[in-house]
Amino acid sequence: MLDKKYNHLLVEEGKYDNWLSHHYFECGDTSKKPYSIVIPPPNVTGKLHLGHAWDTTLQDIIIRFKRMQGYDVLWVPGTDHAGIATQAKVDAKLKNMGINPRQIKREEWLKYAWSWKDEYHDNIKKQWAKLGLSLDYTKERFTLDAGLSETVKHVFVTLYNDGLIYRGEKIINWDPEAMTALSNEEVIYKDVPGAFYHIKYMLKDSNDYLEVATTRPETLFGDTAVAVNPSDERYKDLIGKTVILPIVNKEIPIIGDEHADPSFGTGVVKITPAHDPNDFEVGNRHNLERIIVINPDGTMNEKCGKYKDMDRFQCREELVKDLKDANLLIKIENITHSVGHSERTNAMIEPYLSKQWFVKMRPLADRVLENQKNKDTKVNFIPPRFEKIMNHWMEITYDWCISRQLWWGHRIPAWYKGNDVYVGINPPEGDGWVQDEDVLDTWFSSALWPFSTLDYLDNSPLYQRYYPNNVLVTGYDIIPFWVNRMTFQALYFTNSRPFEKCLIHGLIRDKEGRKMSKSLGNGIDPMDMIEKYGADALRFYLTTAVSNGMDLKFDEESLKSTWNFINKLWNASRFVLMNIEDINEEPLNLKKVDKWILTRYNDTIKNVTKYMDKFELNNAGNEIYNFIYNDFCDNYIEFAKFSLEDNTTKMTLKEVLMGILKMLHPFMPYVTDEIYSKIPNINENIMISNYPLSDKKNIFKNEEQEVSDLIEFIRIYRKTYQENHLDKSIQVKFNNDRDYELIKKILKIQNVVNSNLNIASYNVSYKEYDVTIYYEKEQTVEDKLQLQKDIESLKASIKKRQGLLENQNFVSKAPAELVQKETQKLEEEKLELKKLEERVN
RNA sequence: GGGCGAUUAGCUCAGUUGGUUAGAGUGCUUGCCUUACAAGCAAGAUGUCAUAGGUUCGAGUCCUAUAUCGCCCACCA
Repeated sequence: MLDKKYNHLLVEEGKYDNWLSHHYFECGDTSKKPYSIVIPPPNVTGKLHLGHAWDTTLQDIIIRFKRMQGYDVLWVPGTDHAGIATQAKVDAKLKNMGINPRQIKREEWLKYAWSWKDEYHDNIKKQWAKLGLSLDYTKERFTLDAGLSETVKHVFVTLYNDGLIYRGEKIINWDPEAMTALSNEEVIYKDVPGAFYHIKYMLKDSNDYLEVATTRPETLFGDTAVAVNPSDERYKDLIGKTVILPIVNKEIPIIGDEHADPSFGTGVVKITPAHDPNDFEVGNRHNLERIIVINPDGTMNEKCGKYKDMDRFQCREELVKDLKDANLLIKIENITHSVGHSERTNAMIEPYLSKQWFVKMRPLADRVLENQKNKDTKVNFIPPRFEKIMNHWMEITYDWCISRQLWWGHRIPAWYKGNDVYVGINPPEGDGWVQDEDVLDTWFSSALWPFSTLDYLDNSPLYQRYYPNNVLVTGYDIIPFWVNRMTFQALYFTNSRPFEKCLIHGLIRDKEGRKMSKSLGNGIDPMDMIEKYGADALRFYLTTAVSNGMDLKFDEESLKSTWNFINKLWNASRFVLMNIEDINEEPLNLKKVDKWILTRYNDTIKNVTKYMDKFELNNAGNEIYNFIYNDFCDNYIEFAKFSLEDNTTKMTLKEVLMGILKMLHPFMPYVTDEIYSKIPNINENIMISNYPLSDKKNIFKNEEQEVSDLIEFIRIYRKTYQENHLDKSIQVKFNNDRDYELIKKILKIQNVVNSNLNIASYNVSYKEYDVTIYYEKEQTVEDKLQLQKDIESLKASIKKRQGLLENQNFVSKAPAELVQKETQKLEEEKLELKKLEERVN
């Protein structure tokens, strides 16, 4: 027997280990149809947050649903080495230990990193278990695993041989703190206060000057020209002349280039090809020298004279002071401009000329765009609007910088000897070859995740059976980083989309709608919520709170009320279990209330399944919720209390409860397992039971209507009873020979009379149910007001409906069925009005 | 500058191919310890569906503008 109160701690304890020990999570039954999902691998940098809990619960619900539907499901767990993020954490830890991370050998550093990985990976696994995720751990992967690393190498080498990976010297995003290159996606632009420094660039042999406005005066050491627009009347005659670079006192040319916008600033641009992507292009067009003036750590280099070794910001300050002293500074104009920051370290990005490896994106992106036009092979986003994000990215994308100056990651399979470059899976023969020190962008390996995890290289049975994945679940913020890249890599290497569907959810925010972040201190640990309310409550809340693709404002009160719902389920189950101990498996003799609940139940199965198929888990969850509360608890159980000795009642209670538990199981695996296991004569575990199917034989539309009317009648009766402050002394007359037995019991009617009484009365009727309540009390003023109000609203409704039906357009154009329904409603309302008006007199 | 989303009850959110009294949770009011559950039950009140036009017999839903909030992308010498 169940305890009186639901206790999530007791219910959830030990269940996960039990599931594991029975190998329920493992795939491989080839008699069934396969269904696969790979988990978005969390970073091994820390704890899982609420967003992970949401994302993984969605997947677990789909997986459990499909498993119960009879699929051979595979949900691949795994973690991501998260190059720059993890390296930053490991470095910080080493610094804490008094070790300078750059002073130790790479091999030694990697030992620390791997032990970090082990520790955090264990944490993550514990959290997955707490959440109840049915992951197949026999297939677990890590992005730096040997197998995955081989795939990474294969992909790199293949793309290189196909001319889609190249090494080149370009302006890249440089993070001076992590001291590595970054891709465009890893740069976050923020509006920050800054200034336009207006500087005099003196014309050679003249007292005249060009006014150059720049936000980054410290880069002037790298200036190799100033540019004006060739069509700019103010300056076009100066093209070809020279100016003196301030402070440096070097001559540089004035060039004409379209890049200079006459309407922006002063119309004169200093050109620093090594420190600005646009200037780099200008430099290429005019064959300008590229002078790097900043060190990788953000300090000024030897090209900067006395400013050498100063930090770039300090240099700016000093330089501006000196320009002012030299009377070369015209003015400082304060502005707000957007400046790139490193996603990980938040350091201001330095556009930096550097030799890096790139993926040539155009051909790969075009293939995605082409494929998305084919409805049979495209990636189907849910909701569909997110496809636009991918397509837009594919249209504007440019070459992807994939080399990172880090230690934690896949080493680039390239070797150098003098000017020779060798790219291959294995090191080249012969002496003197030195491997590239750099590693690949984390997302390079993540992009292969849907197939690298399935042993793609070996064309393994796993790969053949479970690829492509059926669905990928992730947040919309990850589409550019990950979904897009998985898609082009999959198309190129597997000749297939990586997954048929891509279910997109939003971000979790706090109650005020702000992003959860460490700096705001508004983060919530899912483990704390599980401790307080249970994983089941957390899972149900997260997956039913909002519709797909929308952000979720986390509200602990709502989570608490989900706990209440589970407690309700618990108690309803308790009631059923108390009454079915002596159940007999005999043929059924269905009463009309049994037929009613079975009809509602089968409709619910149909609707829930429909929503589950569409991944509208919020609608599915709410559908079950409403069925449990409104139909099962509030009505059927109340009806059943009067026929508990009837074996058919027991059978119906049992069947419906089992179905409820099964439908809820994907959402709340623990409590449904607990209750299901207490049902007599059940030996299977709920997670491998069959998902309920809607059965036409159990749909009784007439009885459903009849009992629905009865329920409505009961409500109206209670309303009359309560609003008129009636008490048990009332006498009730049933005005026709319908079956009032159940009504009598439910409404606890004690005194029944057979003929009219000559005292005050109310008439209560709905459809064919019609009773008169006699009472010995005067109507109060409030009672009369209420009656008058009801009459007025009914009159308004009748008037509106009459108008509608008199409208010839409506009658002729609307479906006949609808017109008939309206006509019928009008008749009912008129009848009701008559009754109410009788009460007034 | 380009795009996306949101705007519905005090709050948090649903709302299907347009169908006529717009739903849920929570909160609020009133009455109940009715032996599954007071963490509960019963009944109730609360909406110009952001604004303005349009299409339609009929619009929360479709179209066109506008406003406010949020996000993404691009540019920013």
